Amino acid sequence: MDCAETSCCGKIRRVKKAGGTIPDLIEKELEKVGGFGALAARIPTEQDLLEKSRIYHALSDPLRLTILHLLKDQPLCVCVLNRFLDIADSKLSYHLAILKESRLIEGEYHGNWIIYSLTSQGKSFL
Amino acid sequence: MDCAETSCCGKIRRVKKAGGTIPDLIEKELEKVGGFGALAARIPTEQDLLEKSRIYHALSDPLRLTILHLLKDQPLCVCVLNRFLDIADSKLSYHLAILKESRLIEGEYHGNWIIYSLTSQGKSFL
DNA sequence: TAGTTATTTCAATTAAATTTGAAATAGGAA
DNA sequence: TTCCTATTTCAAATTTAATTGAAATAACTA
Repeated sequence: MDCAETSCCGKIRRVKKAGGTIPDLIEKELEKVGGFGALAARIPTEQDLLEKSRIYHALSDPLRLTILHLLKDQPLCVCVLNRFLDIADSKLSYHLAILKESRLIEGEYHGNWIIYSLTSQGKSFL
Repeated sequence: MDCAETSCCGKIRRVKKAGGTIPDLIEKELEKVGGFGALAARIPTEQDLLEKSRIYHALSDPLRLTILHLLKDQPLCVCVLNRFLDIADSKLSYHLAILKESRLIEGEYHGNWIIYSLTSQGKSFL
């Protein structure tokens, strides 16, 4: 960068930049790792960010985390989950749907029941 | 369990239980891993669940994930983050606060600027 | 077929998170 | 001190997520 004033001893000085000022210390560290361009290149794609934030959102609720822990070692029907959670059926169903949509669990009918289990992705988060 | 009707060949049959029925298949798998008691013991404490869901909530937004990626290899001032994100100052500040409260990043004044960096916890999530 | 149980879906409500713009604060420079 | 810049804080408006209870669906049994 051509407009940086050098400063000794790591003391912070101002450096004029288009659109504002940047502390000298940061300017230097930034150059070391390849400058603004390299920084920009580290940002994942929009799709990637959306997919990851979706998974983290699914994990961001105590009830949903509890469900994942209950499914850790074996699949379970909704009816068994229900005994541990003591919430309305529709509420449980809502949370199961969120976990399913983000592909942390999957469910399959067996006779009258739907039996949920962790996906490999789900396992990787526990 | 004393009220389970055995069923051959993995075919699903009903089993009467207090509070409803449980498919035979699940009943068996449950016993293998130690029954209801063992399952209950796998649920983390409430505090643990709250702390984890808080961290996942912080991670559950594309903008906040972008910030973490930008901080991956070096600390940055708010002013540099701002150039990448093109959002209102107060909005950036709000998201930084969420990351800070969940201890994924930390900030420190250096002269006029606040310089944010990943905490070790923050690093462990990238 | 009709009846029963397990689970989901729907629409309405409530609650929580995010955005916005204005005002406040922190720190340094003149 | 006064001014300037960087950043945060606040309250109001908006958006999104979660809860609720009733009704619908899926799969079985008699």
